[in-house]
Amino acid sequence: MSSPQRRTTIKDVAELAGVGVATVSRVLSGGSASAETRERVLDAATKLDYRPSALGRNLRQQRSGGIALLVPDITDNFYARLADGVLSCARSYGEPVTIGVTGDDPEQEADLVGSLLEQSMDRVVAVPSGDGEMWAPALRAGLSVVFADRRVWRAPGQQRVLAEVPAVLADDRAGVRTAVEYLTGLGHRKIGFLARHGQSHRMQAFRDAVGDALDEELVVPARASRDSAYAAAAGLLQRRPDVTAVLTGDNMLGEAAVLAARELDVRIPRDLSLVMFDDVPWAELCAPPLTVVAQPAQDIGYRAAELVMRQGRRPRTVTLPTQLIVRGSCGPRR
Amino acid sequence: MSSPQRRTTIKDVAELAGVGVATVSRVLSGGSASAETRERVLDAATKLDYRPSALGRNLRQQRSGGIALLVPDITDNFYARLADGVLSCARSYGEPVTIGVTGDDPEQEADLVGSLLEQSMDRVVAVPSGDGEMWAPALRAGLSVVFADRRVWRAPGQQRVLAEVPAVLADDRAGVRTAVEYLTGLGHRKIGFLARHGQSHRMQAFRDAVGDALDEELVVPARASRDSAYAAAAGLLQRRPDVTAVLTGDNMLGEAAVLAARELDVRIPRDLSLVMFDDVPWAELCAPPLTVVAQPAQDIGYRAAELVMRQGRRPRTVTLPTQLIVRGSCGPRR
DNA sequence: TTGAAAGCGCTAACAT
DNA sequence: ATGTTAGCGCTTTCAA
Repeated sequence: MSSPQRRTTIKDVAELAGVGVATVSRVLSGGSASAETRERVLDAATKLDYRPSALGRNLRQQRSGGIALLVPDITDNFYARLADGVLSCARSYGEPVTIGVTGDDPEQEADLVGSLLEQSMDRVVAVPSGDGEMWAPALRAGLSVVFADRRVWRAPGQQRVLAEVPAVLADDRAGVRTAVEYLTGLGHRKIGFLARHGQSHRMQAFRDAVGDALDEELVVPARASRDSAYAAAAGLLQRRPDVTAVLTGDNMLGEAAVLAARELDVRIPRDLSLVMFDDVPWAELCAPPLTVVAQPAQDIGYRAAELVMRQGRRPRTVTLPTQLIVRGSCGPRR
Repeated sequence: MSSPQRRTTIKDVAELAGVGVATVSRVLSGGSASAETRERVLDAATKLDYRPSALGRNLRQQRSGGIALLVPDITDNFYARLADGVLSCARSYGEPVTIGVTGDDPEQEADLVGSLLEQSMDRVVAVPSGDGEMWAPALRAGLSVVFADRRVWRAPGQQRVLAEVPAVLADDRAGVRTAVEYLTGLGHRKIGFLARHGQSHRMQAFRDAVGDALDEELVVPARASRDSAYAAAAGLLQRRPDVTAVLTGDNMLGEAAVLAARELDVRIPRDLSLVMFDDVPWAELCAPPLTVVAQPAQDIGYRAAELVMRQGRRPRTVTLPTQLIVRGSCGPRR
């Protein structure tokens, strides 16, 4: 087994080209140089198969390149698509992406942000779980953050600094309203809503959409886990057999609703109409195929990454449209 | 807007503690120091909220910490779970994880590896797409690699160096055999197999399991995309209406098979029995619920990450068991 | 246009 | 046990 050979450095290139290291650096980063020098340097670099060390550059510039991405759960298809969008944008900039999963837990999120700081990463796309208490210091430490999918809860003292954070969001409000209107149009009056704690914005949109008819008991929150999703769904269905329609705030809650309904022998769409947020590939395979509010997950990620790269003057918040896709999981109230 | 304050460095800590920087470094990395000194340093570090800069350390040590992870497609639930396993192991070591998606394309994979080298990352968990031509040089460059889910195609000259690469795999061979035996037990004789180009090992296992009865036309390969999966499934079903059972090499091919069957009005399990590799959450929601060969995806990721961290003496290859989970997508031949 | 040199924050070799 | 110092590879003044 041969020992790994020493890395080629800028010094080697300078030597071979017969110029100073500064010149090599300039040429390679597109600075000015005479045509002849440029050619000599490029030649030498090619001949030695030189790849500049990110380590040296990073230390010098006091920042590591790359984008950090914080999501609650990478196995959730929605966040996976979002991540895919970030990756695809980052790739076009040639930037590596570091991923962290927060489990929707503010504490883990804080840890992760701490380690980003330790790495001197200064660009983050985050689906935030914590509140302003956590993000404000990070912002002050020079981190440039773009929120995706949701923004942070309003924290009393921090509004100003948090308002500065750009965000790329799906149009929750319109999505929820459309879904609720669709269901009421079918005659449904008792509509349940299953959502995560982190989806407070959707909950509020739901309350607003339902208006006077609101029954607070039908808005049920769940924690981030699959188990908690199932518990919430089964709980609602058992406690309130009078609900005739359910809207879920994400796909795992939708999955839970289907499972719980099956378990309790509640037939979809005969006994219960179901609309799920997020159009995952399996929605179509389900029996019956699920009616969904589609969100442009990959686009959200892409745009967020773009924003965090551009850093310059930019729009405060980007809202991307959702779309109701009617399949077979809803029927008239009976 | 206040300008981001200068980072606290080891020098600041040394000064406040009244010791040299080396002492600070030693104390913080668990070296020897008198109890009193240790306390003074720790105090100072706490007071200043000092976090050592990974940049400095990395440059000094000529390697950035962290684990790189290369997967074909992060939106595929299998790889997402695998990634989750890697992330979870990495977290226990406090190491960041950099993800790249290869799209199962050797060229993109080579690019990605190049950029890892540029970052001086030296630990990679990879689901390889390219062949030995690509990995051998990386290995020689000092990268320590662990393959997950599959290993690299045998490349003529490279066998020795590639044989050194540890791998964590699901027991494909047993999984395929069990599935095939289950289907033949139900009376099926014409069994189709849908697999990716990258899943050649499973194809071979399938050929071996079927034995004499093998009809090469029933083994159909697909490229990495969803479209290609669908085309392969629909193609097989149309070309060979005599197949009574299909095994798919991954979940996207399973999805494609369900969709294609529905489109062609082939009923599952009445007209066609289906077994899918990989137990994704939606397999149970499908109508009928899908019989699957479950793989410990998250475990594969976790173990691979562990191997790449431990670097020491290690087993060559870890094979993890699969499990046939019988649900409702298979029936007797009719 | 080009080169020399400083210095980013850290660790390890060496000296005390 | 602790301090001093060199140096990792790069970019960026500054001077020529």
